[in-house]
Amino acid sequence: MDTFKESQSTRSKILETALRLFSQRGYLGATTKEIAKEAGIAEVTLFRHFSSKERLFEEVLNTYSFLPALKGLLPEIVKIPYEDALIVIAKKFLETLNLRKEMIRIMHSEIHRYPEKIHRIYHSFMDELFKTLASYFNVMQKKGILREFDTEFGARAFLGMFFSYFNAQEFKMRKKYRNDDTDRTIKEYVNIFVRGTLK
Amino acid sequence: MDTFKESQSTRSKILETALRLFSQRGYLGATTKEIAKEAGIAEVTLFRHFSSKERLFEEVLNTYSFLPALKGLLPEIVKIPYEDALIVIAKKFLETLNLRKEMIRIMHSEIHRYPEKIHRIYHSFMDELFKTLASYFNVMQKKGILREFDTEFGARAFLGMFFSYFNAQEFKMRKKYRNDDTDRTIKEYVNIFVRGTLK
DNA sequence: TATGTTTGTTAGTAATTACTTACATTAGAT
DNA sequence: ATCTAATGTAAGTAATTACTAACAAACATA
Repeated sequence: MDTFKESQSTRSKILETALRLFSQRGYLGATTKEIAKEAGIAEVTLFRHFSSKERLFEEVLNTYSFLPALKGLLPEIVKIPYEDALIVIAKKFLETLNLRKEMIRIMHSEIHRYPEKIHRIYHSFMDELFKTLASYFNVMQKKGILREFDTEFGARAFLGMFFSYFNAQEFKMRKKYRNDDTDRTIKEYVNIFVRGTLK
Repeated sequence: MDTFKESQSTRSKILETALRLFSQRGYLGATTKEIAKEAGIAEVTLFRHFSSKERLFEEVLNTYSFLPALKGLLPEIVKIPYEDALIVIAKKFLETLNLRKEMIRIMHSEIHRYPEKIHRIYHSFMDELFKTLASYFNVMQKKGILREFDTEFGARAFLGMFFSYFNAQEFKMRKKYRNDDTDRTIKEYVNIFVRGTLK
């Protein structure tokens, strides 16, 4: 059983390292030799766990595809004021994007290699978010707090603003997140959106 | 002189093809052999025009870096109603993104290879847009049409919504743009934003 | 102790790739 | 007609890469 555990940890060491290197150098730029070296194992061990580099890549995509991000938040946020709720949602969303930063980079840079698979991952992640947020808007509309508007488009608009902000940070940086800038951005974006959707 | 013209067209054929292939397969995935073949020239000719693949890549980035997109629009849009102006801006913005679609894909997928250069290109493009739009908002605030808000953040929020929409299309598709969906999106986003910023 | 599983080491192979050299061909300019 | 610059053809090189084969070491379990 310890044998199995050892094998599992070797496997996950490879997966973690591969995620990082695919994200940093792209699929072709990350060599199996380097992945193995960085993972602290022999190259041949990599091929014993994953029959090919392609398979390893697929497993990375499967392993680190997205978490549900907002669903669990719903029960709490219906109780707090609208503007505060949006701030919580924006923060949680940006946090999730940060947690899966490497995956997002891989998806951007390898969309041409695996269009259908990456599309599926993106879809399953974003659609859940859109629908969760839209259903929150629906609740708020029924309460008479929000005016009438297409909640699905509203959700896309709201999360879209922050997704762009996140991508811009990715472009601009390597200088790490300055939280004050993030907080300011959240405040301003939410403010506009709140006024845009209140009754 | 015809000789020179011929040479120019060879050079641009190479650049065009390289843009396309770098965008489709990434820097490492696009081989000089294939670029030459697709451009209808001999591989050695490519190396006579560009001393290395790296240099070719740099020239592609330089050649197709962004156009000024909104600046020319300003004089006209100050005359038309706010909501119509935003629709025009959104359309023009999406149109520009579409024109430079390949460049955007390259920037996404090769940000790790040329971080400073790509950052510069992104910056020079987006900053001009942000500032142009912000200055439009300033004008509208002085006219008393818009409420007080930080116009730079407003501009980022507005364009961010549509940049995300554009990226989502890129992820989702290969099925080409459905204009009705785009028009609908523009309408809904603009509507929220208008209410969010009016006095 | 004996055994089976996982890993490391070493060496190698076939394919690909960026890039070069040498020489021939084309065609416009003088 | 001749010269020159741009291009093509053919052949090749050195480096890298994904992946394999063979054998030995380590280690857990029975």
